[in-house]
Amino acid sequence: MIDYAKALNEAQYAAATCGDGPVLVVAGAGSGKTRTITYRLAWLAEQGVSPESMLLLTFTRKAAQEMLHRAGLLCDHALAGVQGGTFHAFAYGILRRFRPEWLADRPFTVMDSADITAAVKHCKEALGLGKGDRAFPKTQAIVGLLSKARNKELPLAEILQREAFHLLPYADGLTELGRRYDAFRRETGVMDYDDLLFELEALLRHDARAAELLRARYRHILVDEYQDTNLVQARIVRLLAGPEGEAPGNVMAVGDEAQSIYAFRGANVRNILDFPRLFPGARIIRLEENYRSTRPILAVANNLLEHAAESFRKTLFTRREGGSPVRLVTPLSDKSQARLVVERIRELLRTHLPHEIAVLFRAGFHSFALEMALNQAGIAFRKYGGLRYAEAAHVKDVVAFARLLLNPLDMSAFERLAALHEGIGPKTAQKLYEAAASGDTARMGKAFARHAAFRADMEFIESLRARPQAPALTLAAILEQYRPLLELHYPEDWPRRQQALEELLQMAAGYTELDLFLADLALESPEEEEGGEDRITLSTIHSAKGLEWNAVLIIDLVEDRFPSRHALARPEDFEEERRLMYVACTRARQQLDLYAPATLYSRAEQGMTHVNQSPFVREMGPQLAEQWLEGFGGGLRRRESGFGTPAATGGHDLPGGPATSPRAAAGSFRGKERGATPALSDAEDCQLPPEERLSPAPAASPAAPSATRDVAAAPAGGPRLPQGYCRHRIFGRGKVVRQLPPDKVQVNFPGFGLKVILAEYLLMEDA
DNA sequence: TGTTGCTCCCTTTTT
DNA sequence: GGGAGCAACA
Repeated sequence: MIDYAKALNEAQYAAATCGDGPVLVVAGAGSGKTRTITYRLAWLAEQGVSPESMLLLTFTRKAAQEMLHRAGLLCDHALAGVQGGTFHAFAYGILRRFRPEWLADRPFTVMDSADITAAVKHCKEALGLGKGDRAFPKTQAIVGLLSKARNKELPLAEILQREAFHLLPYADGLTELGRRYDAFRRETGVMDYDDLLFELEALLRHDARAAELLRARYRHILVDEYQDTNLVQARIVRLLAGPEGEAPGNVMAVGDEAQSIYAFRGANVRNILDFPRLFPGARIIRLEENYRSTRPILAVANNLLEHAAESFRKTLFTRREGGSPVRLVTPLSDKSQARLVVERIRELLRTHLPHEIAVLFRAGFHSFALEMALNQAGIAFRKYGGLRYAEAAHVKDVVAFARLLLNPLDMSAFERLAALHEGIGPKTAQKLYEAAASGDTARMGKAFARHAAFRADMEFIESLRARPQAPALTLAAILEQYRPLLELHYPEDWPRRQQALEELLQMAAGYTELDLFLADLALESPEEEEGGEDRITLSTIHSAKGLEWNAVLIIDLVEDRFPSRHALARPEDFEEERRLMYVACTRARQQLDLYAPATLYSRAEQGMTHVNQSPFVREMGPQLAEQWLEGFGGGLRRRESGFGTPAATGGHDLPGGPATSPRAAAGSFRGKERGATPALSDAEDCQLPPEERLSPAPAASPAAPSATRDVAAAPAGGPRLPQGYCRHRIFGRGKVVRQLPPDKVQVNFPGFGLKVILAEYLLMEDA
C-alpha cells in the first residue's frame, strides 16, 4: 500500500484521492502536477478501478506514457490498458471503429499539414480564386485562417475582421473556398486534424449506441493541460462524461491558465474558467507550491507574470533556499551566440548529464546556427518542433505509396507520386487522377500510355494491396520500389535520406495495422528510441510544454523573434508570448540562462542587423539576473549590476553619444593585434572596390577566425585608434549592411549614409 | 499547353 | 528549404 498522505502535500493528496464527480485541478508550473496524476492513477487502480476504464488525455503520447510508467512503478499493477494520448489520436482510434456515415465503406486517411496545403491549393485553383491577384492570400495563410475559424467556431469573416482586416474584401471568396475544401475531403475520403475532433463530437451526439458504449467503457477521464483545449475538445470531454443535462461522471481536468500557449489554434482559456459551469458540482483544487525551480528562477518567472496585462494573481513560491543566479548573456551576434551556447553546454556537461540540458527557442528555424555549431563540436542533440521527421520530402514520398495503397482516392498522395516521374507536372497528374478515380479502365489505359514508369508504380501498389502483410514488410517493399526515384531526385544526399527511411521500418515494427501506423505518424510522430539519454535537447517552447530540465538555455531573446513579430499587432497575442516565456523559464530546475544577441544575420539587409533585446528581458530588473557581455576576443565578462541596463538605454545603439566610461574603456580592444590596417577615412562615404563587394561575407574567413568579429564592439572613448583611423562621432542607430573581410563592416546610418568602419568600432554598450 | 528551371522571398507556434 | 511567380523550352 502506498502512503499517499506522506508522499503528497495536502492539495496533491486531495486531488489524488478524491472520490467521484468532476474535479478541476489548477496546478501552477512545477507544482507536482504529473506526480499528482501519477498517484491518482495508482490510487484509482488500488480502489479496484480497472485500467481499461481510465482514459488519460494529454498533450503528447510521451506525456501519457511517462505518467503511466510512473504510476505503474508505484502501484505494482501493470496499468496496461489505460488509453492515453492526444485528443486527435484518441479520436482517430474511435473513428476507426465507429465510422462516420458519409464514409460509407470507403477507407479514410488522415491528412498532415502538407496534404492540407495541397488540398486547399487544389480547391483554390479549381475555383479560379486569386489568379493574377498578388494581394490574394497565400495558400498557407488561407489554411491557417480556415482552421482558425473552425477551431474558434466563428465565421471566417469574423476571423478576418479580428486578425486580417486587409483580407476582408476576400471574405466571400475565402468562405466559398472553405466550403469547397470541406466537400473535397468528403469526396476523397480524407480527414484533417479538425475533422477528427468534430466527427468524434458528432458521433457522441448522434450515435446513441456508440456514445453509451464509450461512456460505459471510460469511467474515469483525466485531461492534462486543460488550458490548451479548445471548445470542441471541452465538449468531447463533457459528452464522454455523460449525456448533456445529466450529472457528469468522473472527470479530472488539470491545467494552469498562466501556461495557456495555444490560443492561436483555438485553445480557449475560458474552458478552465467555465469548467464549473460545464461540469456542475465540480470541485476545485489548487496546487501552488513549486517543487521544481530554485528561487532565482522563480523570481524571473514571477516577474513575467507581474508585468502581464491581465494579472493572474499567481505567485509561485518554493521552500527551497539558494540556487545559482539566472544569467543574462549578450553575445555579439547570433553566430557567436551559437558558439557561446556550445561552450556553455560543454561547461554544464561537466556537472549534468546530456538529457538534463535543454536549449529552447521560439521558432524551429532559430536553432539552425546552433545545430551546425553543435554538429561541429560533436555534441549530440535531439530536436523537437519545427520540421518533423514525417514532413521530410522523402518520408512523405514513401508514405504516399502507403496511403494510396489504403485509399486509392487519396488525391494528394496520388499527385505526389505522379509528379515524381519525369514529364508529369501538376496538370498531367490531375488528369491521371481523374482517369484513375473514374474507374474507367479504357480511359485509364489511354491516360497512362505515355507514363509507363508511373503506371508500374501503380501496379506495384495494387499488387501490395492484393496481399496484405505486416506494415513493416509493406514499407520495406515500398522502399525498394522507391529507391530509383530517391536517387533520381536527391542525387547529392540520397544515402542520408535512405538511412532516414530505414528508420521508418524500425518505427513500423511494432504495428499490425498500416493505417494505424500512418495515422500515428501524422498525429504524434513516434519517438526514435535509442540514444535518448546521451543527447541534449533542442526544442521549440511549444514542444517543451510539460517537460523540465536541470539547465535550460533560452536563445534569441530579441525583438521580432521572441516575441514573434507576428504577435505585436494585437495585445492578446503579445500576452500569449509572455505566457510562452513564462512556460520556457519554468522548465528549468537549477540553472536558467537567457541569451539576447546584439545583432542578427539578416538576408534582407545583407549583413548583420542590430536588434533590441526582447521586452521580456528588458523589463527584468538588473537584480534578477547576472549580466554577461561578450567581449571582442570572444570571452564573456561580467557587467556589474547597477550599471545602466539595456532597459534603461533602450537597447544597444550603434556609435553615437558621449564618450564612454573608463571601465568600458578598459575593455579588450584588440584591433591592433591584427597588424596594419589601411588608412580609411570614416568621414566620407566609401566607394567599395568591386572585389570587396562580396556580400554577405562569411564570418569565418582565415583572417577573422572568431565569429565574434562579425560585429565586434569597442568603447568609443577609450582605446587608441590604430594608425590611420580618425574618430568620427555619429549619433543615432546604424544598420550593418555588409561585412568586409577581414575586419571592416559597412554601416548605414540614416542621415549619414554608408560608412565603412572597423568592425570593432560598433559600439555595443554605453551608447 | 504544360514542364522545367530560375529567382526572390519568407520562415511562428501544433494536431 | 520550399512556395510562388516568371521565362524559356518541348
